[in-house]
Amino acid sequence: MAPTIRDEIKQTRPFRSPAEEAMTNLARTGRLVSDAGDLLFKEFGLSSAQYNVLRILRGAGPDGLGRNEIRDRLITRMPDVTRLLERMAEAGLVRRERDPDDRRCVPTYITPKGLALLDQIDSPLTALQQRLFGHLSPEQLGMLSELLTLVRKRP
Amino acid sequence: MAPTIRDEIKQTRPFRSPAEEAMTNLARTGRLVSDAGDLLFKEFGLSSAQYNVLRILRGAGPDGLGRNEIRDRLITRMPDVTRLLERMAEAGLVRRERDPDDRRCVPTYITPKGLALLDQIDSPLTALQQRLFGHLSPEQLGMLSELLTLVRKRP
DNA sequence: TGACAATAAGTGTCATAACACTTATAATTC
DNA sequence: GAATTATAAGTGTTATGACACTTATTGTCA
Repeated sequence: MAPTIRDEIKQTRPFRSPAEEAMTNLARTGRLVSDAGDLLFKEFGLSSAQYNVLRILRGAGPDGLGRNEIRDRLITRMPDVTRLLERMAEAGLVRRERDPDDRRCVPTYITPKGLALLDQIDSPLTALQQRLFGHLSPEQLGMLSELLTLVRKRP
Repeated sequence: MAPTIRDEIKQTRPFRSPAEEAMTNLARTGRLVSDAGDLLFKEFGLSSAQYNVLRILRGAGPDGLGRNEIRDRLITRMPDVTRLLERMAEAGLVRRERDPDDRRCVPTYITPKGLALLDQIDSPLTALQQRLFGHLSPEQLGMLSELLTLVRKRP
């Protein structure tokens, strides 16, 4: 095995490829930012998954959305949306009712309380975004968003 | 409340600031990439936190590292490192022993088995990085890494 | 039309992450 | 040198996420 030479290379050149460096940076920065978000959402009694559900449902409008649709739109893969929605329904943030026409479906709707909570989060979230990204210029932020979008648009 | 006009603006202009756009993109892309990593590590019986611990310990060399040191170097904030290390010790990937000179300390070392596992993961991880980032040029990846690093270097 | 496939949602179970709290040991200071 | 503070690690409990499996309802087609 004797990996001494390889290890020396690793120490002076910590990344073996631009892709490795990008992946590591993305993991680190992504966690930093999402941890900050988690802390903020927690002040309002939400997990970040719950916050995203609220945003998704607000965007969906009065028709609501089914469980699988919500799951697919969530940022993170999340197998247990049913109970997530149940907890949110208990908290009064969403409402679920079985569709009488297609009794398989149980669309979920955001409630006025859920909308109000989103409104309440709005301003501190903007402040957090300024705190996290305010030292970058709009051009830099635009470039960052472009590159991140490009990463997701893999052929 | 009547947020109709504001909502219309939101629909046509989904992001209210470059910072909001960057944060959302970072969250989405970060999750995409770390989910892919999670799936890979799971094939080897590891969580991504465990993989990072192994990397940290390999980098630390023969002196090992204490629990708090490991916790601070981890990508994600992680309050429960003790039991994480316990599980890894049970799996034979690390070894812990209380320092006789300072009996508060229980430095943790990577074992040959842990090193071998890291080696085994190496090649599929490189392949994954190519799959995730191969469609970007080295210049684009370099720029992405720079910007992500800059985000973390907030004053 | 009756069997079978497809779709939507839900459940049981387990391991783990989160959080607050506690113990053990060493260093400091009066 | 006794009391106090600091440091390192560990523990108890709870809620949640992960995974595989199941149920309920509708659509399809032989």
